[in-house]
Amino acid sequence: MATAWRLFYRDGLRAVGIDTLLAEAGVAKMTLYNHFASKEELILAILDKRDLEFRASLLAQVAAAGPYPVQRLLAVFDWHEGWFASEAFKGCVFIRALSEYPEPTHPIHQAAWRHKVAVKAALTELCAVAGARDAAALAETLSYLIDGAIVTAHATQSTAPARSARATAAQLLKLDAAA
Amino acid sequence: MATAWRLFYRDGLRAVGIDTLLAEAGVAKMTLYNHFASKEELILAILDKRDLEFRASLLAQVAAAGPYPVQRLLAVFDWHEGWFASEAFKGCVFIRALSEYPEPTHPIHQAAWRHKVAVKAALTELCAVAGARDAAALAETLSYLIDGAIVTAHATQSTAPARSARATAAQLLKLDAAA
DNA sequence: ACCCATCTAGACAGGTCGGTCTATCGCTAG
DNA sequence: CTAGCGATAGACCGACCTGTCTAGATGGGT
Repeated sequence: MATAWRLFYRDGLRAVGIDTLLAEAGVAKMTLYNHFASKEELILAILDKRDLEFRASLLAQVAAAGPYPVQRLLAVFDWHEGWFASEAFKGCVFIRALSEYPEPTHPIHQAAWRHKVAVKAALTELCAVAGARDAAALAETLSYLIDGAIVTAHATQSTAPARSARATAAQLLKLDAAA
Repeated sequence: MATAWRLFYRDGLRAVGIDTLLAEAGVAKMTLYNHFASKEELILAILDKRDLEFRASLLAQVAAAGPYPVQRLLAVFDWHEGWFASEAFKGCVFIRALSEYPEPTHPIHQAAWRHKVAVKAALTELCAVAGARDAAALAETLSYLIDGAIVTAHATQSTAPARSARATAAQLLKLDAAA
């Protein structure tokens, strides 16, 4: 449900109540509970949907960046810059889910982490194609840069962190290529 | 209040109710509300206290790292490795506060961000002493690495991200020194 | 025309939320 | 001794929480 995504993303997963959500969406309570057993399952479904859309959008921009592996990697940061610039940007819902459900065994925490792992896997692939000596380690570093930039962009409502992280990524790629 | 910190950090700021907290601490409700006007003010006080302790502990380890600026900077990452290894590690309460109160104008969001800014300022100082060409930019990058490593360490309950981020930081410092 | 699945609205339950209030207790300073 | 301050326990408030349930409206397929 688009409304659920909007409210959860805007206000937080725990902060939004079922009633609020249903009123905003104009949907009856039973309709919701016929589709999802609980609020938790709704959240899991929303996260899953968002994960797919997120990665599809990101990979589309990567694909549009041309054939050069380094440019494709840097396109990841350009994509984030565009995201940070979007009007309703409120950080990464997965980082926020990890924060709101801090217990690592919680299903929502784990689902959010699966997204981060999936993104990291895509980065690893890109790094490998770019000929990195240790693609997994480089992807790990790049994902730190990205997550840090997301948090900073959220708190400052600025797109600058994307360029900052991109510049560092470019340095690291060059350094790796030189070795 | 030590109990407040423990519960807030373990379960989340929104997840812990006042009643739960008071029962755990063995304190009467009126006592709490004589000291703090609201739960929000209690949270702000807790965050402020944690900010001071956090930075004091970090800077103590930096001071113990000896006189060489690069070693002092890398000590920041060693300090994080020790933190990640602590039994009750559940990520960074400030990142989590930014997530739980996603609206950038919210007092708690802003208080959490002030902590990140303060840490970044300390990093900038260390970078400047280390002779970085652009200390602010380098500190920005290092803080991305740190925040990303914290999120990953939280979700995976591992100390490895500290070493991973440290290695990247060492590369970047070397790169800067070579230029 | 009818059936049945699916929607709606809304009452209801039992519990928790943050916050206020009263009344009593214990300590300590004068 | 006593006055007063700060703590206590705990009732209480209205609002909200997730989740269940009933009862009626809607609409498409046969």
